[in-house]
Order: sequence, then structure tokens, then C-alpha cells
Amino acid sequence: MSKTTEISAAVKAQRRKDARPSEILDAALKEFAEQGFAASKLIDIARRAGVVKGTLYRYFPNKEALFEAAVTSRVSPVFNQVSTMLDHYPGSTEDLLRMALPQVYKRIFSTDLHILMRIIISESNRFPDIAQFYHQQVILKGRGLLEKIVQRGIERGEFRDGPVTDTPMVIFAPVLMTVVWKMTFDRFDPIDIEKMAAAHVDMVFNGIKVSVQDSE
Amino acid sequence: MSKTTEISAAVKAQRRKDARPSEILDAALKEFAEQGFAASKLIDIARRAGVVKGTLYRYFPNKEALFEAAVTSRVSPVFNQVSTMLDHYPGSTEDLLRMALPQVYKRIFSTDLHILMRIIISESNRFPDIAQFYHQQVILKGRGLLEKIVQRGIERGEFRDGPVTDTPMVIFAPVLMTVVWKMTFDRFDPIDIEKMAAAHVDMVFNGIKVSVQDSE
Amino acid sequence: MSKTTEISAAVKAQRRKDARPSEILDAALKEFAEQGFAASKLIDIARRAGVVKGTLYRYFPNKEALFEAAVTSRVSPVFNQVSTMLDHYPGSTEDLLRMALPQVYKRIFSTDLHILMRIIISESNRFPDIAQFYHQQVILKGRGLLEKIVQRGIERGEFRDGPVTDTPMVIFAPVLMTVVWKMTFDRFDPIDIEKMAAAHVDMVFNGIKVSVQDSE
Amino acid sequence: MSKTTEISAAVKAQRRKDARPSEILDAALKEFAEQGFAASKLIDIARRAGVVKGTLYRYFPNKEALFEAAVTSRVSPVFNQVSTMLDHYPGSTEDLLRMALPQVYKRIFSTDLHILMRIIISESNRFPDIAQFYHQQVILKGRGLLEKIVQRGIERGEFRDGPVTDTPMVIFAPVLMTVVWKMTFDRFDPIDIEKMAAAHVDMVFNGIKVSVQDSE
DNA sequence: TATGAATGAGTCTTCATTCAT
DNA sequence: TATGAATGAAGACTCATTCAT
Repeated sequence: MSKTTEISAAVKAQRRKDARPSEILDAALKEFAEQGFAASKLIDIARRAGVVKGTLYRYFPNKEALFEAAVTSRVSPVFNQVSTMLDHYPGSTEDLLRMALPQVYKRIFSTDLHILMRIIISESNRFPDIAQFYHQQVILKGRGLLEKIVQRGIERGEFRDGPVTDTPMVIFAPVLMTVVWKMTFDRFDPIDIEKMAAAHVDMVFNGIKVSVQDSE
Repeated sequence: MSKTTEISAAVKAQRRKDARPSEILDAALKEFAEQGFAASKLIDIARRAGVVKGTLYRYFPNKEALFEAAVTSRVSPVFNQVSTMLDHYPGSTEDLLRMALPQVYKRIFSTDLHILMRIIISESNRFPDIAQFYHQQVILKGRGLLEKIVQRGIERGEFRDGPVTDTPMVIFAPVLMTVVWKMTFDRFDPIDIEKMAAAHVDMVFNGIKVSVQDSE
Repeated sequence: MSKTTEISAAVKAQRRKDARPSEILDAALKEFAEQGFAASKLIDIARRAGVVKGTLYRYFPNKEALFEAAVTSRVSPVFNQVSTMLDHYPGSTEDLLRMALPQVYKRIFSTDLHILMRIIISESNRFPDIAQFYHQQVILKGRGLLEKIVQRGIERGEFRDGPVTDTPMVIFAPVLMTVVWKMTFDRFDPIDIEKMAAAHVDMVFNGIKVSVQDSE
Repeated sequence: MSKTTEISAAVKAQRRKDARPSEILDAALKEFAEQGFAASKLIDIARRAGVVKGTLYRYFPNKEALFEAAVTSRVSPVFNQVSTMLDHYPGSTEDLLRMALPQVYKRIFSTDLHILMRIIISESNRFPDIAQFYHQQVILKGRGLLEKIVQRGIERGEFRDGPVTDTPMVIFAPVLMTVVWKMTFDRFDPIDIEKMAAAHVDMVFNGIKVSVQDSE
């Protein structure tokens, strides 16, 4: 056996050690998202991960632990970089939001994030700890960021200080609606995400009323 | 046996016949909403309905049928009266919406509707037929109504014809967000529905930008 | 209400009283024969009898009692008349048997008897009492009769006194085989009863060997 | 670990793999024979096989499949060797049959065959496929063999060509009767198989009539 | 007496979890 | 460490039996 082979074997072993859980978590996340916690079978998760049922128990003591690991491992503090970026953004807050919102859509639907949201929504009742964890890690930070942005807009005289800026979560609502729609009705009534994002931005900034400028 | 007794007996018999399934459907709807389909146990539904396990099977051939009956029986075409009301509304479309939106919140949270929505959201994957049924009975009609209202606003020169009025569903988004929030994070971060409704209305009409009037 | 009507009503009531069990027993016998005891459902028997489930319990305390009643009520001592007839039969015993055997086939398949036999065969394990009852009422008498006939043949110098006449049941075997065949393979490999009866008689009297007469 | 241990371990593993289902099939066959399909409980079969209920489902998807496997696995084409033996038999056909018939009895009652026959008889109604399978695998072959033997006897001038040799199944009847008797009345009126076999042979060859030789 | 809705014990079946290899 | 067979608790479903009307 050559040195190279030995090394690569060791590397593979090493990788396997780490890789296995990741593949498992991936498979679990998807299975749980598709079937829900109760209806997911460990054997399906195992198959999906390319391992055997017993192997799951090498890494996770039981189904619940696997679920929690799968979910929490995917809860990443998405907003950190955005937050620091915000501090140094040179342009108008409107520009900032106009740029950021479509990014949010893209980000959510190009990653596991919408899967994660589906799970949180569906299983929050049975796993309040996970809901709370997600709330702390994602929701609070997201809301904080939104508040910061709104605050910036107000301070710069761009945004009105009113009910909306007082409850900025409402600004996020269309994103959530899109996520929910995707997981419910999209198969027989598909949504165009870009169009939705455009309407979203339009509503957030201008509302639907004819403004003075428009009517002129 | 007095006349009264006879009558009340007949009435009771009549009621029992209808009432039993209704109590069952009620119990089932709640149980399914709380636990999800797979995790709901028929024995719990039965207990909740005040009957015994076997009784469920007198009315529903199996768990799935009970689920579908529970959901579809609660899918009422809420919008019919609103729709006709709309045709004869004398005031501005803004007034109409300002009045209607908080009513929507009230209606959803004071009835089984939010429970229904939770179920649709959580179980649409496993019960696409039900999702589709709900989509046809509720979503399409709701969206149609919204489009009608928006159209009225545009025709009367009240609303801009733009991205939002082109995708009027976005107007509904905050309601959905509130429903989802209630079923996920509300227990440790409660939402004030009235405040949310106010922010909702504010955003829909005015957007967050400082308008010419405001800035004057 | 006229006298006539009253009377006929009373008569009908009277008749119903007696008729009901008979219809029930009939239905039960057939259902039990087709499905076996365990797989028979009381509701099917009730439907078949044109009554409602609860009615069965007016006449029989439980499923077992209904089964036993259905079976034993149909166990009639078929052989009494034959037995007395035998004592006065003028012709040869061969003629007697040649006449009687096809009658046995006809009788069994034109009445409930083959149904009864199917039940006895299938359920004797679970209902040894019934098997024993049938054994006493039918088998023993039938065998006794057969012995009597064989004895007559021997005494008259018609039949050999040998192993067969020592175990006369063997003479009955082809009848039983036909019953069993009818309840198992007949649907895809039908048996011609008359041909079977003819072969039966032929075998019983002549055997298959070429006899001296034949070979001459 | 010694060589021996290794080997025996491998052997044991091999055996377990095959043995488990076989033990299960055995237990199932007996239980089904004793109780019938509907009345048999999987837990009893499991216990009888020395396994636990769930184990049954590793090998058979459900009760029906287990039943069918148990029955069909025991349907062996018994007659192949006999058939070839027949072609080279030097003696008379009578000798052949006189030797073969008692063997048939012995074979049936010293193996699972009578158990199998009981099941076929009792459950053919609910499992016509199985009845047909048995018919094809056993009955047709058995009948074919019988026909061949009878044909041989006729060709060699030993047997008469008459109704019996035209419907040779009738020759088998006493065997079937014995099987049925064993499963119904034997417990309170036992049959002597050897005596039955003797009577059987006697009847088949000689019939009951006094022949010319006898009367001489 | 007849009805058929309600009851709940009894079975089949599933599947998370364990464990011998 | 990996495997997958075995375990048995749990849950859906059936149906004989009861009982209020």
C-alpha cells in the first residue's frame, strides 16, 4: 500500500467522520420538511443519506435529537454581514432596501432557508424549543436589522415615522407569504417570485394610493 | 308522556344525529391543527369529542377521511356576502379597505379560520387535494375579491395602477404573517393584532416613504 | 279495523315469530359456510336474513349460539326412512345400492347438506361439540345403515365378506370426495356428478380388475 | 478466535437467515390448519415460531402473504419421482398399486401433507388462488399419474376399461375420506389407517361383489 | 319488540430503538 | 464502526355486543 493511498484513506476516514452527519442532516432536513416530523421514517432518512438505519444512532440518540440537530444546524445567523454592511452604506435607505429585498427572496429560495421555514412553521407546536431557538437566532436579528434600517430612513428624513415604521415586521410579510404559497398552492397556481418582489417593494415604499406627484 | 316531552325527545334525537359528527369534526380539526395529521391519535380526537374510538368509524371510514371532512367542512366561502356588499358600497375604496382589513383579522382569529389555515399550511404536502380545494374555495375567491376592490380603486382614480395593484395578493400578506406568527412565535413573543392591522393598513395605503404632503 | 285484518295481523305476528329465526338460520348457515365462523360478520348475516343486527340477539345470545343453532337445526336424521325401507326391500342388495347411491348424491347437492358438510369439515376443530353432534346424528346412523346393507348383501350371498365389508365407510368415500371437490376445485375444474356416481357404483361393485367373466 | 468458531459462526449466520422464515412458515402452517385463517392470531404464530410479532413482518408483508407463503411453500410436486419410477416398474400394475396406495397414506400422514389438505379444504373459498395453485401443482399431477397407472393396467390387460378407469379420481377417494375423518371425527371415533388402506385396496381391485372365482 | 348508534376489547400493522455480529 | 435483524410499544381499525329509544 503506497503512502499516498494510506494518506488518502486517512483523509477519507476523517472526511467520512464529519461528512456522514452532514449528509444525514441534509437528508433529515428534507425528509422532515416534506413529511413533517411524525410522518418521517428514519429508514427513509437513512436511505436518503445513503447510510443504514443503525448508523443514524451512531450520531444521534433518537429521532427528536436528529430533528433538532437538522434544524438548528441550518439556522445560521444570516444577518451579521448585512448588519455591518449597513453601517457603512453610503446611499439612500430606499436604495438599500430596494436592493436588499429581492436579495432576501433570492437567498431564501436558493438555499435551504425556505425548507427550514416550512419546518419551523409546521413543527413549532411540537418543538417549541426549536421555534424559540429560531426566533432568537433569526427572527430577532432580522427584526433588529429591519428596525435599524427603518430607523436610518427616519433619521435621514426618508421614511415617515408612523405605524409601519413602528411595527417594521409588516415590511417582511410578503416574503413570508411567498414562502407559504410555495409550500401550499404553488404546484397548481405558481407564483412569479420576481413579480412578487417588485410588488412587494412598490407597496412598501409607495403604498397603493395615488400620491400628489402621481396625480399631477 | 306530555306533548313537550315528546317534542323535545324528537328534537334531541334529531340533534344527536347531526350533532355527533359536528362535535367530532370540531375535535378533529383542533387536534389535527395542534398535532398535525400524523401525530394526531384517533383516541384523543374521540376523547375530545366526548365519544369513543369506535364511534368515529360510524361516521368516517378512516383517519384520512376524518381529516378531509374536518377540513373541508370548515372551508366556507366567506366572501360571498362581502362581494355583493362591495357592489353597493357608496364610499371611497380606501374607506372600504380600511374598514374591511381589520374585519379580516377579527374574523380569522375569532373563528376556526386560523386553525384551518394552520392545517392547510402544515399538511398541504400530504394532502394536496385539500390544499387545492381550499385554494379553489377560499384563495381564488379571496383574490378575486381583492382584485375587484383594487380595480374599483383604480377606476375611481383612488389607486395607482402599478406593480401592487397588478399583484394584489401582496396586500393580504400581513394577515398571513400574523397567522403564521401566532402559530409559531406568539407564545414567547406575542403580537398585538390591532397594532399589526394598523401598520398593515398604513403600509398598504401610504407606503413608508415620506410623501410630498408629509414633507410639506 | 275489520275482523279479517285483525286476524291476519295476528297470524302475521305469529308467523313472524317463527319465521324470523328460520330466515336467520338460513342466512347464517350460508354465510358461515362461505366465510367460515371467524370471518363471518353478524351484520352480513343480518342483512342476508333481511333483519337488523340487533334482532339476531333477540333470538340468539351470541355468535357461537347462532352458529350452533344454524348447524344443528339443519342436522336432520336423513336415514330413518331409508332404514325402514331397507327392511322391506324385495330386490337384490346390489339393486338397492345401485339405486340408493345416486340418490345420495342428488340429495346432498340439492339440499343444504353439502353446505352443512362444508361447515362441519371446516369448523370441527373450533366446534368439536358440533362435530360430535353431527357424528352422532348423521355419521353413526349413516354408517349403521351402510353396515346393515352390507350385512344384508353378505347374508344373501351377494357380497364377499372381506376388508371392504368390514370397513363399509370406504364405500361412501367417493361421495365425500365429490363434496370436497365441489367446495375446492370445482370452479376451475368442474366435476360431473353423474359420471362420478357411475364410476363410484362401478368401483364399489366390480373393482377395477378384469374378472373371470370379463376375461372370458 | 479459532477456525472452528469462525466457521460455525458463518454457518449459524447462514442458517439463521434461512431458518427463521422456515420456522415461521412451519408455525404458520400449523396455526392456520388448526384455527383457520381468520381465527389465527399473528401473535400465536410468532410465539409458536419462537419469534416476536414484528419479526413476521420482516419476511411477510401481511397476514395473507404469510398464509400464502406457508401454504405454497409446502406444496411440493410429490409425484415426480413416482412418475419416473412408474415407467420402469417391472411387475404387474396391481402389484404397483397395492404397494403405492398404502405409501400414499403413510406419506400424507407422516408429513405436513394432511395439514396442507385441511387448509386447502377449509380456506379454498377465501383463497381461490391457493386452491388453484394446489390444484395445478398437486391435483392435476396426481390425477395424471393415476391415469397413467390405470392406462398401463388396461394396456396390459389387467384392468377393465370402464367407468372407474374413465374417472380414476374415484380411486383416490378413500384417501381423502381418511384425511377428512382425521380432521373431524377422529378424536371421538378414531380410524385405523392400515385397516382403511386395506379396505381401500380391496375395494379398488375387487369391488364388493362375489366374483366367479369367489363363488366357486 | 325492533332498531341501529355507541362501546371497547381485540387484532393487524408500523416503526423507533436495540443489539448481536 | 457498520450492519440490518429483532424487538415490542403504540396506534389504526374491526366488530361482537349492549342499550337507549
